[in-house]
Amino acid sequence: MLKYVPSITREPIHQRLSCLFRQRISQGEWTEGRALPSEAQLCTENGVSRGTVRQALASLRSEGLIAGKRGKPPVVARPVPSQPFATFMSFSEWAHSLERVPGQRTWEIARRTAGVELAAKMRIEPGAPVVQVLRLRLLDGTPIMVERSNFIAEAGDALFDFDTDSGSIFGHLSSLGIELSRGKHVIDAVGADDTDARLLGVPAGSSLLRECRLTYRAGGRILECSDDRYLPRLANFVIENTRESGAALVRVPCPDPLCHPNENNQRKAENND
Amino acid sequence: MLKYVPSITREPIHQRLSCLFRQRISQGEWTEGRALPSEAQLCTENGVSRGTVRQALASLRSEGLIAGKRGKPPVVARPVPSQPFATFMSFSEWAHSLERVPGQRTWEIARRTAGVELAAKMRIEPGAPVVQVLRLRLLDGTPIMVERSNFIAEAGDALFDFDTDSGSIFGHLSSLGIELSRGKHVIDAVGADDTDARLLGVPAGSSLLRECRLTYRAGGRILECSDDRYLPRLANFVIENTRESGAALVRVPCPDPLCHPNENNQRKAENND
DNA sequence: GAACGGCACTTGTTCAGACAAGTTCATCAA
DNA sequence: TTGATGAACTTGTCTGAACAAGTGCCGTTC
Repeated sequence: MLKYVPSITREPIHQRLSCLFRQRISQGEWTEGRALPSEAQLCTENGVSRGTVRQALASLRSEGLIAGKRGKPPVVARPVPSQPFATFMSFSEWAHSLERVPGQRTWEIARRTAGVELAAKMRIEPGAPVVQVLRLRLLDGTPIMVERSNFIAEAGDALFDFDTDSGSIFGHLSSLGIELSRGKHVIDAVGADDTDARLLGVPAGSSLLRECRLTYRAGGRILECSDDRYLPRLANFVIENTRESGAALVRVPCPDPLCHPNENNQRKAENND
Repeated sequence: MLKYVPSITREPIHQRLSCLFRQRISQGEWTEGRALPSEAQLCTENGVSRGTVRQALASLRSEGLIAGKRGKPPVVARPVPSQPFATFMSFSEWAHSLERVPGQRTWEIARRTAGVELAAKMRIEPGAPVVQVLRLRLLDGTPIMVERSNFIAEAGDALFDFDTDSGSIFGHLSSLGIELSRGKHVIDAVGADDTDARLLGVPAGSSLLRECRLTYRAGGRILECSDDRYLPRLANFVIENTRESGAALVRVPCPDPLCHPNENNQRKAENND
């Protein structure tokens, strides 16, 4: 009867079970490539019916944690590379997760007004105030990326009280109660302009890997629009997909996918929560 | 009894059902935001038990196609950008899914021997035979990408009997019983070399968006290693992530992530199929 | 007209059983 | 030694039933 899982919670059994199984995998009790106990065994072990065990296993299966065929007990799958939210959104968090040292040199921080193009991307009025930050980012002291961020005024104002050379802007905003909820990233290539070239120490026109990012706060409003340009020899993006699990990365033809063609639909869907 | 789905196939009922439901959504019969018919209705309509209908719906739910709470019929969800396996792996499939016309001009197809670097990537012996294909890819007649593929001999040999200008290589291989199971994609930027420049009609040194791909067949052996270079104005890659669901895309520092650092573990896991 | 309660309906959870289909392994025969 | 056979095991599929829990609506009551 679910010996190891407290029954105080009102969570359904299959959820507690899948949580328990996930733990066993992450803690190495069930190791990669090894077969799981049979369904019958899990039933008696936890005092539940087979349907419930199967429901829990289905959850793990849909996450790609286990795999198997009929007739054989399922095995713990090769972990699919995936990056937690904070690590993917923040350069500093990313570096820390790699046990490497992030660095930054702020080149410019300025109040500006949004041009037509930027305003459309950020869904604000053209001419609305924004705060632009231009920073060079380093990994273990080596220049690796030029970051051009545009913050809405509310968040940007807080940056003038903050030493942008000292660390993560998102970390600072979080400490002020401004939380991120989701991001949209468009990856393409671009030639280095004069600024990129000077900061990164490469010839103008060199190929750079660009990530254009829209960062949303909780509630759906856009917090920041960024243009990050990486030296391609020093960083890139990796995705894996399988026949079972489609890619969460999408290859799209242009025009610019950061624009918002179906704004009405999105509004409607977001209000439906 | 599944009136609309041919019962000739040996697919299980719940799979045919979920396929049917997916169709109804993609064809607009069940539109975004609208409620689905109740489970009971779907049961009588298709002559199956509720468990089977729920199994089919669970499949859609895990794909994010529908969402709902207890007590209310599930509704068709806002489509999350995600790409099915075939669409992400194959240029031709991708173009078709966009209702655009794929095209290709084969520039070269040749038997070669694998150099040390390529052999390491493809996990074959240096000097082993491979078949190299150089193709220009077009979307609606416009050049958009240069594709350099290296196939293992077993698959590559089949390409000499195939008009590589006529369409999808993966489609051809599939018809020969060679099935893909997963892919690994590394995205970075690179300057156009003389060949890229000539085929794409841009100056040498222009920035191109590069996708290096490893394609695995069922069983875990590597089928193909490819270097695709896109014109960045015409195509790019998009990913969305939220606090709840981490990104399946990973930003990594170099060196080359296509190499196989933990080969022993992977070998073991793959042989277990 | 507004608030309330109850009914019908919905999905979520859990169980028990049956059969199909694939895997493993011991046994037996050639 | 080798190969075939079959039993025992596994997971996959499907059914039917029951109850819990949430939603929406209608009629009653204040």
